[in-house]
Parts: sequence; C-alpha cells; structure tokens
Amino acid sequence: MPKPASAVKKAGQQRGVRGSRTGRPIMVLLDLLGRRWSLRILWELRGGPLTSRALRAACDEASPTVLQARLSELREADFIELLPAGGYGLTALGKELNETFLPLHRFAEGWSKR
Amino acid sequence: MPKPASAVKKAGQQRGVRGSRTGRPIMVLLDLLGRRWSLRILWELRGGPLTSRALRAACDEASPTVLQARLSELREADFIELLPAGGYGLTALGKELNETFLPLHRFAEGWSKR
DNA sequence: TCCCGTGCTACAATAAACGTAGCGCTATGC
DNA sequence: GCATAGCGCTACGTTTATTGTAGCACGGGA
Repeated sequence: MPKPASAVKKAGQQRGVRGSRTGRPIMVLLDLLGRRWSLRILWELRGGPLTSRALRAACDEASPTVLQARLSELREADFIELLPAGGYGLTALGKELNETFLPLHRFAEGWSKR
Repeated sequence: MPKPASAVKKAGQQRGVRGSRTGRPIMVLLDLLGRRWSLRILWELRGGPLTSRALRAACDEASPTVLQARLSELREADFIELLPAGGYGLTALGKELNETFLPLHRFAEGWSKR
C-alpha cells in the first residue's frame, strides 16, 4: 500500500539540483541540461540573440511557462543573458558550452541513418 | 477561462519526439537527451557496463519506472544495450555519443567556479 | 492617444516522474 | 529438491513538471 511517502523529502533538498544530490559540477550541469527545452534553447540561440517570442516560435511554440522557467535557470547559470536592447543571447560561457555540443549536430546526422 | 484544451493534441503527434515535431535529427536527439536521467545514464555508463540496480544506485536511486523507460528509449536509439551476460553497456554508437560529451566534464569543472 | 511588441505571469488540465512494493526468471547455495 | 539471492522489469497511487490559453505591465513609436 503506497504510503504518503512525501513529508520527508521536503527536508533534504528543496532548493537544489533535482536529480542530483552529490553537488558534483557535472551532475549539476547534466541535471540542468536534462530539463525540458534547456538543450533546445541553447541550441536555438547558437545563431544569435532571439526575442522571447521568437525563441518560443523556434521551440515549436513551447509553453511560455516552462520557457520562462528555463530562461531564468539558464540565466542564473550564466549561460544566457537578457540583452539591454531586448532579446536573449548567449553569454561567453554559453557560447563555450554550445561549442561543446557542436559535434552533436554531426553525430545526429549520422545517427539518424541508423 | 482555460478551455478543455486537449482533445485536439491527440491527433497530431502521439508517438513522437515530444518537444520536436520537425523530425530534424538534431531535434530528435536533443529531445531524447533532454529527458530526465538520459544524459546521466549515458554518463554513468562511461566507465563500463552496470547492472540495472547498480545503475539505479549510481543515479541517486532514481525510480525504476523512469529508469526503465529511459533504458528502453536509449536502447531503441541504439546508444546502449542489454548485454547477454547481464547489465547495460554502451554500444559503439553510445560510446561515440559519450565522447561528444567529454568536453562537458571539463567545462563543468570550470563552470562551477563561476 | 492608441497600437504594437516586449518580457513575463496565472491558472486549470495533462503528462511525466517518483516511491514503494513486488513479480517472474535464473543461478547458485545447501 | 528447494530455499536464497540477484537480475530485469512492472503496478500503481502520489507528487511534481509541463502544457495551453489568456492576459498583465511596461515602453516606444505613430
């Protein structure tokens, strides 16, 4: 019989990294990037800044709720920033992170022919 | 007033890539890897095969339900395989994909000191 | 003034993830 | 034989995340 099962969890981690309690940087990063739309957002910004609405359009009209949540998280992680002129753009760190994923594109092309 | 809002969505995409309807390989890949625990599983297998239980332990005791779901998806994508001798291991393709993420580790280390 | 685009939020409904328990199977122990 | 233990995997009720739709407050032109 499934017990309440919560009431305990609130203590341990609340403001945290969700799926990772170790705190190891790579885990924190994998967890952050493992949230829905995170990778996609970074990817869509690779060509230059986009307004929040353009970004939403680029992301298949994902709901603004999650998008804003991700944008906040990614901003807090210093991967993207809200430009003074409007629109979101990659920070230097974000660009560096994005380059990490460049080989992924090539990989994806080959993988799709599996 | 929030309308029913569903009843429509069932038509368009059901068995799909969730966040991506374009079918572009990179989108499919980003979507698959953007699911919870996907990246983590690949990461945890980098050192060699693990049994499902060991993998679960490595992933902070994530619930077996999602883990099995991810394992199935990653297996279908041919990134991991269930070894005859038992345990899950990366396929050649999986190893290739994992190497794509190697720079991520280094990046994460530097990032954590932001 | 009015209009339009910006970033952002509310909120009810839906889908995904969680936690716990336990199944069927196989191999090894006695 | 027959427990025992580990394997991959599933059921199912609860909690959390995501979705879809609507709309806010603000600022910059016409």
